[in-house]
Amino acid sequence: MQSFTEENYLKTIYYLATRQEGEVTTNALAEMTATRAASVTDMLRKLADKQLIHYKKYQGVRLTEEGERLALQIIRRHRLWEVFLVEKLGFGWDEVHDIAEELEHVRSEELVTRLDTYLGYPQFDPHGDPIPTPAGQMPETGYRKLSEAGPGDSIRLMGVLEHSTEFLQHLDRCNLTLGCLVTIAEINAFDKSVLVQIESGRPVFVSHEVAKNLLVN
Amino acid sequence: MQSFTEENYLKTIYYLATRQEGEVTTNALAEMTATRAASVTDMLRKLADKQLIHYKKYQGVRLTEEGERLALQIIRRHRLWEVFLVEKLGFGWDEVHDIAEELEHVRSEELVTRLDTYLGYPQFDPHGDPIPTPAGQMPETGYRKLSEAGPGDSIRLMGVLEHSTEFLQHLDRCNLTLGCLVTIAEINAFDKSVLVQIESGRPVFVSHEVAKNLLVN
DNA sequence: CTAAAAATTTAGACTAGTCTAAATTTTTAT
DNA sequence: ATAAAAATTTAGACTAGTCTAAATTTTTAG
Ligand SMILES: [Mn+2]
Ligand SMILES: [Mn+2]
Ligand SMILES: [Mn+2]
Ligand SMILES: [Mn+2]
Repeated sequence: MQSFTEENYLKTIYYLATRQEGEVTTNALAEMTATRAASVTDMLRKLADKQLIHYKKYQGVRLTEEGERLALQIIRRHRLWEVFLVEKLGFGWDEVHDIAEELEHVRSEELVTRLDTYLGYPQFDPHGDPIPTPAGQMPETGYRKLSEAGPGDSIRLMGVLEHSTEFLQHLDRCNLTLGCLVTIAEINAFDKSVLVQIESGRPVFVSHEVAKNLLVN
Repeated sequence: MQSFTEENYLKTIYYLATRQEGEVTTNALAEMTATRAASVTDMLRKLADKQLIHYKKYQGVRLTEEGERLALQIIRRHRLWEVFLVEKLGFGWDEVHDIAEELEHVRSEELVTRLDTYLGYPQFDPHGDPIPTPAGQMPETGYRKLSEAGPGDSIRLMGVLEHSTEFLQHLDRCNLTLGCLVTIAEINAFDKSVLVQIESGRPVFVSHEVAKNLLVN
């Protein structure tokens, strides 16, 4: 049985491992968890003792199979709760992350199972992130970034890489909702900003910075 | 902002205060929270510092107005989540208490408000306990115990005083569900056990011990 | 290859919450 | 009214998780 803190470290290690090659570093973890490197080192020794990570001093860290299973379980709970908050309680997709951060730690297998059933076995959370299976597999999506699409491409907005309230509210103001079909009208040669034509809507300017955080198929 | 632990102490103090006259004692708290008296004393000093309880050494303890407000807020969350678990997720009334013990600590005003709306502003939880108002008032019910009813009385089962899984499952087996109408057929003079006639059902024997834990109107 | 910089770990300390054992206060029973 | 019993508090210690400052190891650059 893990503490909240241990669960958060596992989740963070998983997250960082998917974003870069090789081992996850102490400093990266310290930054993500808003603690100091010394605190991270202490926790890494504990997680290694529990066989949840592979850890050699100064060499960074990697989840064990069991560690990854637990991390995915926590991510599954987080994303299911986000679906609940948006679909059932009517929260905006920009409001649910912090609440899900708390709900994800409620420990009851039965609760997660019933919640999943109640929600109709959703495949994706409100931000387009895939929901890990009960068995602990993270579904592959094969999405690419909007910034990698070319002029004339007709694509569907499937997810976001950035989850901050500000970013999500910005998308709301641009009428860029998940699932909407857009066509790349033009890519500015100078700043790489993208002019997209939203299906049945007005054209919208998307900065390169924003385009890099939009996932499409 | 209170920790989980502080919230649990406040809730326990409230609970004990409603069950007996006068101040709540250190030992009673130690027993309820499954800790030792010394630990309780430490916490009482902390809660007193935060002005959540009135506390004089050796004299027991009483919630301040602010302390009671917080306690009722936590009880409100607990009971709303229990309603959710039973009504929406299909849990049995004997399975929800422990999960609600965790959910009650998720801190978000907005979440509670929306949950309340989503559930249709329920007045009672699955055990017949009244749900405190958003403003922090505990509704009066005026129920009495089944053990206090007389022969011939026609009454409705409105709540339970005992919340253990065993007790609730026992009631399930006797077909004693909340809201059901029963008539007292006979009270045994020797052991005070009660023979009740359930509306549209077979008569059921209820021991005095059980009758003392059933609330009726 | 080596010296400086960066990253990481160790040492020692602090808080919240808990414990046991000992001391103190209150209650109870002669 | 007092002595014993019960309740409560204090003293001192422990764990989880955190911190700062110092020491160590690894990486980078010349
Ligand atoms: Mn999230
Ligand atoms: Mn999400
Ligand atoms: Mn309960
Ligand atoms: Mn209840």
